[in-house]
Amino acid sequence: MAAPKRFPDRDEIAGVRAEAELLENGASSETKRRLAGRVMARRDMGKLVFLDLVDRSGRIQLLCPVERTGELDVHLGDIVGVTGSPAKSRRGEPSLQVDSLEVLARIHTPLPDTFHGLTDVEQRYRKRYLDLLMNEDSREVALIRSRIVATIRRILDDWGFVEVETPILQPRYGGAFAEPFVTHWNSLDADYYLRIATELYLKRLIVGGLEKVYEIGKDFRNEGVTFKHTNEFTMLEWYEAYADYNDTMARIEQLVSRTAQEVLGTTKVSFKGEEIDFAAPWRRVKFVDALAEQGLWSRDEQELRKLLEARSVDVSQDPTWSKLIDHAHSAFVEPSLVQPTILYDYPIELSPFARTTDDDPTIVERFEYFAGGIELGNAFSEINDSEEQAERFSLQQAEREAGDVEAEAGDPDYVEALSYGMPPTGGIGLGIDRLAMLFTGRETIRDVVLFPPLRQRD
RNA sequence: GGGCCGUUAGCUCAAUUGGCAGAGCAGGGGACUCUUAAUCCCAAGGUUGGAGGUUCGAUUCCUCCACGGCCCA
Repeated sequence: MAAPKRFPDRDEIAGVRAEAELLENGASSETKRRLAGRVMARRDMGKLVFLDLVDRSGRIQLLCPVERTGELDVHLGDIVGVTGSPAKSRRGEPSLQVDSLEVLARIHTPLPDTFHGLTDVEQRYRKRYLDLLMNEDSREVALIRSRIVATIRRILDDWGFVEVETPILQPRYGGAFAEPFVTHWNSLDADYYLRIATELYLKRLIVGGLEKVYEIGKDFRNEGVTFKHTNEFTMLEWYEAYADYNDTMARIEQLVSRTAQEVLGTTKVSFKGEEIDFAAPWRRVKFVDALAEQGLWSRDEQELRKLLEARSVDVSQDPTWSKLIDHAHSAFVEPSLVQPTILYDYPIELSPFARTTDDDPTIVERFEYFAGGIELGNAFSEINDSEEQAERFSLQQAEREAGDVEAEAGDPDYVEALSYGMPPTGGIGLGIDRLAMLFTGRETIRDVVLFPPLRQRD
């Protein structure tokens, strides 16, 4: 006989377990409950069979007297639906006293070791379904990540932002320093790029009068995988008309601390053995001061190169001053920023979309923010003058010609959009995967991505 | 891309100096009405990641390859 195609009127295990907790040892209640889930343990006593049933909400023991349920043709890993009454075993284990049990789906390949679980890192990533099944921690990480995204959406919606979707396949890429994945659109016979950022399309929407927009979606960067990088990752970007980077700093502090409070019930998290408190306000340090503290601030390329070499940094891959200062920052400043920290006011060369500060034309109104030694995101007072933007693109072109393949490629269509006038605007990006790492205490980004990139096995 | 480490049964792990490849769990068969890593009995389970080399003999030593991890770029 074919297995049932549905199991309606299902209760959650966690709720039934709570009901059973209230009973005396050996007692059972009159109410009928229906549970469904996977059988994760079987202890067979002959005329009485104990099963452990697991659903997304939790685990409960099933008491199955064979005289009532009939012979149990149930294997470890089968998916079953049961009807019965909340009960407590003589030893006090919250249980469901089962009246009837039906197998909803059979397991055909045995589960991994139910005691040791699945610990092999490669297997956990390749067969994430087994990891989720066997390791409660992995399930928890997936659920926290989902709640993070849902909470961020709710807060931004409350603030009056509009969620939008912009192209992933783009004829031209931009909005970040990165190399793109290239693909081909057959019917146009044209190469297209997978986006490296949503920035330039979102700001076109600010030109168009949408005022406050955000997008949560995947960006793609054609680079190696590290503990904090993966080739496709989830980014939040928002743009707010009539705001500058100070307004944006205040908002991001609120967004992250409120999200932590709502998802985790606290603003404090534990990461790499450190307690990190996301409660606002965060420490704020000028970018230049942070480098100067490390003795690594110089405007002279050769001098900076020597300073780095003196610390045995390999600078052979850094053809420009911009790459050197970025290297100095990521090697010596970033890892030291454990508590949430805003670095602000960046050199103009690193920031092709940020407006200059009022008192120094070589410094721009940009900030990045960090926690746990990891950059979480990047923000500017956005350039809204088309001519200024065009100049910045040519500055980036010079960086390209000096050998920096990741320098911004320029986008005349975007410059044209700005020429119609864009309100002053504050914009920001937030790496969702990295935030999920910090909130879950996972030290590698692959642990918060359900299906991380892996080479194919033959 | 470079360096180091790893890969043994479905899973978690052993295997002495190079000398018959093993255990627990899972899976198969059986016993048992309060177990919860249940217990007990029986049978089964392997191209030791792949290919080559050294050797009388290789899981073990060497080379190359694949995949993964950590660090560096």
